[in-house]
Amino acid sequence: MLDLWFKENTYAFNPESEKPFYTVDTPPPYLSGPMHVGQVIHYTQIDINARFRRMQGLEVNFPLGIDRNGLPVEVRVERELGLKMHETPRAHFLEKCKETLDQDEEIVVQGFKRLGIGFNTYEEEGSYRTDSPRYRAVTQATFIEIWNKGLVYRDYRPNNWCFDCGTTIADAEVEYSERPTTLYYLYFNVDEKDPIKIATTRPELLCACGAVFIHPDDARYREYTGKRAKVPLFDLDVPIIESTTAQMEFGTGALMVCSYGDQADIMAFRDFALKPIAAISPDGTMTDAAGEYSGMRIEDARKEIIKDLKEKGLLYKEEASVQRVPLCWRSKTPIEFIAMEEYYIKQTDFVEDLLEIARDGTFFPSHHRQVLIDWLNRVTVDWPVSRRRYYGTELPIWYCNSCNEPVLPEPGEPRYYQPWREDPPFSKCPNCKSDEGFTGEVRTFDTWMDSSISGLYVAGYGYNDNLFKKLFGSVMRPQGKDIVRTWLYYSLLRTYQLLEKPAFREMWISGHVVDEKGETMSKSKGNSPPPMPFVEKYGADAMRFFGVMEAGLGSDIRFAEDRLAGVSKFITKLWNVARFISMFPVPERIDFKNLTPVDQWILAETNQLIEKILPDCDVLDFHRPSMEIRGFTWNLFADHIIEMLKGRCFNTEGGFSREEQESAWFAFHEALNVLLKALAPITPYITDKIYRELYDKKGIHGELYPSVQNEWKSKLTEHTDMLLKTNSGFWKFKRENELSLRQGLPEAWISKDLKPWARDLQAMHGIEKLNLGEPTEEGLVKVTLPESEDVIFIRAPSS
RNA sequence: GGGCCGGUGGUCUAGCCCGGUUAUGACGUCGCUCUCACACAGCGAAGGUCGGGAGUUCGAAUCUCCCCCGGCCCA
Repeated sequence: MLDLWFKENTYAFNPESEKPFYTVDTPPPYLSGPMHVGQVIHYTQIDINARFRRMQGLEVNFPLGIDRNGLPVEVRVERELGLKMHETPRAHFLEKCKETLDQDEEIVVQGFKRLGIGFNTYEEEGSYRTDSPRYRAVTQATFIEIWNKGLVYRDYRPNNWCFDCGTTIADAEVEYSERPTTLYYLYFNVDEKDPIKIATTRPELLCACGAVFIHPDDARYREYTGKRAKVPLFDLDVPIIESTTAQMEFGTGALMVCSYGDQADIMAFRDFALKPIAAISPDGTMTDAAGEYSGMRIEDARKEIIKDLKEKGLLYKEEASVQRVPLCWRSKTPIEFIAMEEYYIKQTDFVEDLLEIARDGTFFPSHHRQVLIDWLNRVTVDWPVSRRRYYGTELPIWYCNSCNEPVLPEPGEPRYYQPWREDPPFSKCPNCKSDEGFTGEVRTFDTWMDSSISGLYVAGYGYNDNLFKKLFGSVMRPQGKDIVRTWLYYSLLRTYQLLEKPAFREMWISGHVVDEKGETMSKSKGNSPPPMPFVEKYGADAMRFFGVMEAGLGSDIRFAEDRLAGVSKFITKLWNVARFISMFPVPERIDFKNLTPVDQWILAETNQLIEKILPDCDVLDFHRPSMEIRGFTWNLFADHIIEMLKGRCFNTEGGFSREEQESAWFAFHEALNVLLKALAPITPYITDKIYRELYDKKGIHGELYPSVQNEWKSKLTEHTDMLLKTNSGFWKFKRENELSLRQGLPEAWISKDLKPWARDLQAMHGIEKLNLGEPTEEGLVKVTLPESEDVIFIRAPSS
């Protein structure tokens, strides 16, 4: 099937099309081994969106993209090949990264194909990789653009530093986790007073202590205000300052403020203009400021310091406590604040404008808008974008050997620069006019610098201006809610900085896939089974249907195999329904008004189904639509309609006219046609297979989605409920009287409302004499219909 | 501590925004049944008073307030 689709170029994007454009900015999956269940479902959902929009008549641009930049591959190469990145020749290390990525990519792309993801193409041309020279060139070009707009600067300030990755990371990349710790109670000596008691979880930072804070309302320490305290072991003399940031209830109510201890400490140093002392160096050891402890690893220094404090009687109490530890979101190791010189992109200046975009933008579901607004309201510092890593896009910067000023290439046609191994495209320093050569920058960008322009890139930004003019403004962003503060936020920021416009026409934010118990799936918890075996067992269509049926858009999906199995039963059911209908020829087109009333009713019911599901489809939430279609197909169409029309379709006893028979055939095929198209985005395989065999060998995926047919109306739909109940009544009667369902009945009385169905019902239940209303004679059994007070009357066969 | 989302039969889900007779559907369970597409089926049955409490109302799962629980994000 899939081969056929791509042989026929079913999903090819035509930039010359007259149709309105619709560009899907799919999350380029980051390669880190095979996909997990969450990714599988995520991508099938996005594919459903793309397919639906395509069937709405839009020219859909849905390119395959793969994200290959960043830390994880470096970490893996280091671990798997036993290489140390900073000790390995750069070119060699990059080569190894590429090899690893190529292997992973093959697996992921195979997975996409198996799932039926209808990208434009799976060929190189028309797809992209974030580490390709062209992609990186565009990243660099956008950086040069905003550099020239004055939005980039260098600064030396404390940042989140990950020892494991050996680089600075942004706030958005920091996670927090609770962990038990010990709260140490120390004495700080104070002249002419009793020592002040301080509680701290970070005694190793004593050497960086800059002040002691007490709360202004705290009566215990009132007399200490303005005095100075002696830091134990290090003999530093620090001021005692009143600050409302001190929590009176925590510890002793007095705390020490250390350089770069945490966010609050950094603010405190800035607010009170204290002189920072760096206690920890970028390699994870203590600096010279730590005196005799310098050179020790943080953990060792802490132990030593505690030991020494105890010996000197300066530590008088230890208490178990819980601490929130900031972790690097990639390596999951604790981070520290370390001052380094890095490049920053201004972002605080843009918060107001982005809030406006957030408020005015279209979100599916709309309440997820709040996630973005919350994040925007909390952006307080600029974005550090330089990383001391290898596998990423290089900062396109050289430094003049004479004046040491940074120099960037001229903007223009994007070109991929590798300053660490290339000469610059200029020879004279624009600042000092010297020509003593240049030294290339060695750092790379934060990977969000790359991924935040994916929406621009897929629209042609930087390399195809004509295309970009057509496509920009049509871009739809589908993504998970977990990366709103990173991918979505940075994308909006960067696009706004470059173009002063909103990046996206629609933002579609989905929930997580969690396990049966509602916990996030992860390999480490052992609750994340590989998904492809499920796909093999139940089929890609079942997996896709499951992904939309299990929960409404934006809610978490609980993955459970038995539910998936249930979905696969529906696929089988659909198959069997089609198989049955395929027994009858597709008649010539019959006008709606020439169909029998019952057949008009069938199409009217089908029409109502479409009317019901379209509003949800249009906001790309297929939860209810999938349930409705399933319910209709199974509980109405298969159970009642097919059963009822069997008699007329086969017409073995010749009780119906040729016209009536063909009317039934036509209604069946017409309804099935609608159902198949309604399901096509969700279950592309089975619907296309059936459609090709029965209706059109060109396939279903180029067709338009069913729309409401105004002429498909019938007032008989008012009586649908009565009809179903009447059928139940007959079935119940036969069952209770141990009659076979094929057993005929001599006589029955049903509601007058069902007059139009009379002859089909007669055939369906084998009734010789069917009357309407109340019986006039004795001897009939009264059958009460389920969940109602309505009754039907049946005369039992004499047998 | 703040924000968001959620708490409906054994499990999961609809309904709640725009309050009104017996609360939707699925999975599971239990009976019965080969009825010319389907036993990956059909028919039928049992099972919930909607997290707890108070209030508004003739009437609340649906509105208001408080509380409890879970998840995610953030301080």
